Amino acid sequence: MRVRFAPSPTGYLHIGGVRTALFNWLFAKHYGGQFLLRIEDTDEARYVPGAADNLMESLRWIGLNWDEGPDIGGPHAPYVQSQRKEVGIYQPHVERLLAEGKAYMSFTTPEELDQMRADAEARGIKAFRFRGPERDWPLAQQQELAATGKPYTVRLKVPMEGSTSFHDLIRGGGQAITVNNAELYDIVLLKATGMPVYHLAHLVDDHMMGITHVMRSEEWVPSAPYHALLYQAFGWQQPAFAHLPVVLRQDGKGKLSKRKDDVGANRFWERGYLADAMFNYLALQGWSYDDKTEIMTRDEIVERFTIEKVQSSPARWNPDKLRDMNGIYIRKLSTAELTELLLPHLAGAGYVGNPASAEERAYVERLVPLIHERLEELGQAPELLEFFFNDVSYPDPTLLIQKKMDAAGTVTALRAAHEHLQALPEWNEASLEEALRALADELGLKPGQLFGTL
RNA sequence: GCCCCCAUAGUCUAGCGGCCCAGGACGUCACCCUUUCAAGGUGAAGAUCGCGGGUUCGAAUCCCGCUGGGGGUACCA
Repeated sequence: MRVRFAPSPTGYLHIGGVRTALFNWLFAKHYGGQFLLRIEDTDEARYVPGAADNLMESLRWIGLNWDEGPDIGGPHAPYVQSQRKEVGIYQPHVERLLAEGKAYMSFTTPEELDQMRADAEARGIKAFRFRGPERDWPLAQQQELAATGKPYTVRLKVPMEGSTSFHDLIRGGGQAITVNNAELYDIVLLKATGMPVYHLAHLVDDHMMGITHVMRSEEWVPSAPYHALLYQAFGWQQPAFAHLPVVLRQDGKGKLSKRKDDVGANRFWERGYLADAMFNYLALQGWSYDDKTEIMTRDEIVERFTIEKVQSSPARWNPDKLRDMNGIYIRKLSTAELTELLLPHLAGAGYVGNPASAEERAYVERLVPLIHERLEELGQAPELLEFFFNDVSYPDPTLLIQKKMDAAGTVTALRAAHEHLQALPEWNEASLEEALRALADELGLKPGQLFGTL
C-alpha cells in the first residue's frame, strides 16, 4: 500500500487539507504502507514562495511524518513537480500519447477559447465542451504548424461517444460511477509553456511512484473520468480511488475556504490547540469508529481506521466541538506539561520573558491549577491570568449577583461580610471560612451564594 | 443550465432488512456536587430517519421519482 498527499503550494495549508493528509497517513499506518509527500507546483501563476515549507511545518506539527518527500528524498526523487518537469519526466509521456494518436496539439488560443465560450453562452448553450479541430488532423500536420512557432497545448483526445466508468471505494454505493463521454471535453495535458497540467503530472507521478490508492477530496470526483481515460490511454493499472468527503463550512454553505474562514493550520497552534486534540478531531471529520467512541489516542485511531468507515456525506467544520475536545486533552496534561505549553502564550502577552526565567516558570506553575480545568484554548491563559500580572478594573457589578439573588440582597450580603471580616482578629483560611459560613447561615443564604459574590 | 456526489435532532455522527416507536457526542436547559468559574455526575428537551411512491411478512437500511445541499463545469489544483 502506497499513498500520497500532494498539495499545491498556493498558500498556507488549511485544515481541510490537513484532514486529507491525515486520512492518507492513517491508511498507510493502518496497513503498514508508505505515505509520501509530493509538491504539485505546476500552477506557476498561483505559486507562493515558502508555501511548501509552511505546509510541511503544518503536517509535522500534527505529527504526520512522510516516508518519502521533497525534504528527505526517496527512490523516486525529486518530489516536486516543477523539478520533475525540468528533469524531463513528463515530456516523453506526452510524446507517446501524441505518437499513438491519443492526444493532439491544440492551437486554439485562450482568447479564442474565451470567445467561443461567450458565443456558446449567448446562444443559450451553458455546457461548452471543447474539442479542438486538430483532433482529426494527422500528426504530421500538427507538427508542421507547431514548427512555425505557433504556440499550442497538448490535449487528450477524449472519445466523443460511449461512456467512462470508474469505481470509488467511498462513493457510488458499490456501483461504478459512469459518465457519458459526450459530457466530457478534451482536457489540456501540457500547457503552452510546456508545463504539464495537474491531470497529467499527478497521474504520471502516481504511476511512477507506485501509488496504490488515491485518496483525495471529493471535489475531484468530476475529473476522475479523465484520469480513468488517461490510465487507459497509457495502458497503466489504475490505482483505487477513494474520494473523501469535503469539509463544509460551519454554516454548511460551501466548502471550507482559506479566504473566508479562519482555518489555516498554523492558526490553530497559535491559538493554543494541542496537536493530539487536532489529530483526534480531524480523524472524526468524515470518519468514525463506532456509535460512541470519540476520544482516542493516535495508536487507537491508526488501529481502527479503515476506508469502509469513511463517510460519503460531507463533514461539517465545528469549532465548538474542536474546542471542547481541546479542553479534554488539556485536562489530561500534568501541571508541569501545561505550564511548559503556556509559557509561550504568556510571553506573547508580555507577562513572562521569552524564554521565561526559572522564577517566572515556578510562579506560572503555581497559577496553572487555577485555570487548568477551565482552559479550552491555551491562548486564553493570558486573559484568565491577567489578574496576576496587571491591575484590573472592577468588573461589571451585575456579575456579582448570584443565582436566586437580587441586587439589594447582594449589597446587603456584601456589607455584612465587610463588617464581619473587619471584626476578625486574624485572617487565615480557617477563620475566614468559619466566619463567612456563619454569616451565610445568618443571612439565610447558601455558602455558594455568598462566596460567589465575594 | 448540464454532469456527478450526498441526504438520520441546531451540529457531528452510529446504523449496511427484523436487536431501532433510532444509540453516542457537541451545543441547550434543569438538578446534584462545589468557596466562584470550570470539571464531574444525573436527567430533560430535541429526529413523523428530507418528501412521495414501490420491493418485502418486515425498510432509516434495497429500488425509482422529486426536493434540498454540496461539488464540478479553466492552458487552477
